Amino acid sequence: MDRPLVPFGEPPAERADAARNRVLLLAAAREMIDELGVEKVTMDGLAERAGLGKGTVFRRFGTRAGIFRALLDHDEHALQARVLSGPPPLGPGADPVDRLIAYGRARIDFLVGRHQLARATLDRKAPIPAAGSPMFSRPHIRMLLTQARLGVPEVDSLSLQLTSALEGPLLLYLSADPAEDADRTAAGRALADSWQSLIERIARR
Amino acid sequence: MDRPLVPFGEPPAERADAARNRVLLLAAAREMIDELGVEKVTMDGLAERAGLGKGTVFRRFGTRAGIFRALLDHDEHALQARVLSGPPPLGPGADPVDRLIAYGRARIDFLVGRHQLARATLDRKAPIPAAGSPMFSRPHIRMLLTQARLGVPEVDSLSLQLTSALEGPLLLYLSADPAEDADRTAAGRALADSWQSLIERIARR
DNA sequence: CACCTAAACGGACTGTACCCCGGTTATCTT
DNA sequence: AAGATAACCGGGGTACAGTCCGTTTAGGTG
Repeated sequence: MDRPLVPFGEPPAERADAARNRVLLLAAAREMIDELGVEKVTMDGLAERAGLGKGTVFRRFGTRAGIFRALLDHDEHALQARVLSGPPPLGPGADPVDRLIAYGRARIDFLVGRHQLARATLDRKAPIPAAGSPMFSRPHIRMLLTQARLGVPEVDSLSLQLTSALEGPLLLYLSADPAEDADRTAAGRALADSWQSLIERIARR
Repeated sequence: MDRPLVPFGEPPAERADAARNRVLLLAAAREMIDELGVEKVTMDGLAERAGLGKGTVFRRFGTRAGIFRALLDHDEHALQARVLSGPPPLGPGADPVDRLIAYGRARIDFLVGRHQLARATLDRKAPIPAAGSPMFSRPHIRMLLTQARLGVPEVDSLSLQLTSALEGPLLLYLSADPAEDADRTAAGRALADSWQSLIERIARR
C-alpha cells in the first residue's frame, strides 16, 4: 500500500530493455529512411528490421508520426542548444529582433534539410496541437517578441502566426517530392530573406 | 482519326451519370459529416450511403482528402465571389491594405467554421502543394501586396508566409477536437485582431 | 537466491484507404 | 436506329496503421 513519498515523481524510469529497443528502433528507422525514403517506412517493416514485434513499435511511439517526431526531436536538440546557450545572434545576448531573424534563418535551414521528415510528423487526427515543433518555436518566438517591446497587443496570436509563417511553408505548401530538393533549397533561401524583411517591418517603429 | 479542332479544349465534359453521382456523393458526405463527424466518414460507408460502389467514390475524388477538398472548394466559392466582386473592403475598390485586413478576417471566419473539414483536406503524401486553398489565398494576398506598393523585395515568399500565418494556425496548431469549438471561436477572434495588427505593421511606412 | 509484480513484448486481428479490371452504359457516328 | 468507343461502375483484393490480450521478463523484495 506504500506509495512513493513524492506524489508526482518521475514516471518510474524506463526499463533497460525498453530503452535498448527504443534506440534500436530509431536506428532502424533512420536506415530505412535513407534507403527507401520516408514514405516507404512501414510499421511492419520497421518492426521486422529491428527484430521486434509490431506491438513494441507502437508502444514506444504511439503512432507512425510519432517515430518521425522522435527522430526530428532528436535532431532538434542541437539547434535548441545553439539557441539556448550558443553564441549570438542566435544565442542569448543579442538584440531580440536580431535573434528573431537569426532564429528564423536557422529554423528554415533546419527544416529544409529535413523536409520529408518534418512533413511525416504531420498526422491527421492529432489529438493535441501537433506539428513540427511548435513546442519550441512558438514559445521562443513569443519570448523574443515580448523582449523586443514592440507594443504588440496580441503577443500570443502573433507568435502563433509567425510560427506558422516560418514553418507553414515548409510543412504545408512546398512539394513533398524528394526529387525537387534543389528547388526547395532555393525556396528556402528566399523564405529566409523574406523572413528577415518581415521581422524588420514588424519591428521598426 | 479526327481530333477536336481545339487542341486543348475542355476535357470531354463530364458524363451525365457521372455528374449525378458526384452531387449524390457530395450530399451524402455532408449528411455523414453532420451526423457522425468528419473522422467517422469512411469511403465504404459513403459509397453505401450513396448507393454506389466504392470504386466510383475513388474515381470521383481520387482520395479521401479529395472529398473534403471538394466540399471545402464548394463552400469557398461564396467567399471568393464576395472577394472578387462583392462590396469593399473585401471586394474591389478599397485600399489594398484594408482589403488584406478584410480578407484575413473573412478567411479566418470561414476556416473557424469549417475547421474539421479544413483539417481533413490535409493529406500525407499529397503529390502537389495541397492544403486548404492556397490556390486562392496566396495569389490574392500576393496581388494585394503588390498593389499596396510596399517596396517588398520578396513578394512571392512574403505572400507564402502570410498565407501560412493566416491559415497555418487553423490547419496545424489548433486542436482538432470538435468539443472545443468555443475555444476555437475565441482563438479565431484573437487571430483576426492579430492579423490586422500584423498587416498594419507591415504596411505602415 | 527464489519469488512477485508491473512493465514490456509479440503477433494475430480489425478497420479502412486505395487499387484493379471485367462488365455495363452513355454518347457519338453514320 | 444500330454500332462503336470511351467513360463509368462495382465490389473483391491488397497493404498498412493501429488495437488487444495472453505471454515473457526486468528488477525489486525478503
